[in-house]
Amino acid sequence: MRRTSEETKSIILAAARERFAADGYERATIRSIAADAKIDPAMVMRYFGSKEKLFAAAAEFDLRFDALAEVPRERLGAEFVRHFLRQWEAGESLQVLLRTGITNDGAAERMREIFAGQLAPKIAQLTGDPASAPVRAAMVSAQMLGIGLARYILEFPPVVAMSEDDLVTWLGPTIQRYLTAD
Amino acid sequence: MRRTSEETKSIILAAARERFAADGYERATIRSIAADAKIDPAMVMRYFGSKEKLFAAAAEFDLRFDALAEVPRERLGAEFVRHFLRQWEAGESLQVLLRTGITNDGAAERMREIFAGQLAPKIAQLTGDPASAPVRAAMVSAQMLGIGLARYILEFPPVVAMSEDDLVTWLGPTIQRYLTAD
DNA sequence: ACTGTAGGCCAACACTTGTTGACAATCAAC
DNA sequence: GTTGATTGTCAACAAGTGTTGGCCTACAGT
Repeated sequence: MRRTSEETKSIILAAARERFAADGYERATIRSIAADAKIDPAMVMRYFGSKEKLFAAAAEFDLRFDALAEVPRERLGAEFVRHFLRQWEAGESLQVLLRTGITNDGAAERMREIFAGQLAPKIAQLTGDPASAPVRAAMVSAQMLGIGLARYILEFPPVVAMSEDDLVTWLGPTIQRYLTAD
Repeated sequence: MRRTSEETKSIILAAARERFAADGYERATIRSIAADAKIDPAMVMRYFGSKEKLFAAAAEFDLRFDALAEVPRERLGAEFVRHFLRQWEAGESLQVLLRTGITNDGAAERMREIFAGQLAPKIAQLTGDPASAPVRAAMVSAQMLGIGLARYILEFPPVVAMSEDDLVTWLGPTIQRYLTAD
């Protein structure tokens, strides 16, 4: 027994996240994940049961809006943009979701849950308007996912070249309007 | 000789576009495409050489900006939004690109070509500012791809529920700013 | 020292994938 | 009617997939 089972489990999870983020669901094979983790493919099955379940474990995600507390109304847009950009950079989780959500129905469902279940309530709270929150959340999601797509997946050169401040300048007013326009 | 080769070729192409749009590159198998077209898989190979080449043929795309001619400057945003939405609805081509561009490098490259090669020049022409056109094109692309993603791929309920007019109301000012802000 | 248990590896399975070659069917030209 | 080319079919291939079971190997408790 070299390691405890929890240790190897998290090693596998880390490798899985990287592969799913880089290759998408189908091209991220259990064998390649196991190779990255320097572990036998059979161990992946033992600990996670199936590829589908491994993916489910790797795609756990929290937008962490708790970190976004007190913001004056007129700076909401800029702060949201900055928060999302940090989320994109922080870990592979959002990239996992975007890469896989497009071919894997489970991931798409997860995505809907996250943006409807985490973003919409936060917007409702910040704006004090629960009725319009789902629509606003959807618009914000569309814009921020579009930027993530262009910057991290498709790698459009102009978007890749922008600094965080550039992006805030471009996107801030857009998000501000989606959040607060009547 | 039941059909001419050009006929079967276009039957295969149509089936391929549908499958690629619905399933993405990896899950759209040659066998499933052939089955849809009611044709032997070997014919697909004979006419297109390989799956990669079949995909290249299926992913030909033209944003058709020729249809967008004379627009007063202040209505540019709304007209662009409408044009893009029509492109999304018209055929599967944009959905093919988005579904596949995320796992297939060739498709991602194609996507960059299209938006840098077709959208940016049109913007340069309409705004008379070639220097900033690539950045504006990238921002417009990000927003419109994000909406396509949310509406047609991930199917966020609020975005699916919106009418074309609703979308123009939300997106028009955004695109207008990306096109004309200094 | 012996045993039970839990981590790890190997080999194989059943299946699907893209791709290929040989063979049959159909039509046009002479 | 025979030839030649073009369209279609069939079976098989080599490689790669998720998944399974059996067999080692190392430790903990007695």
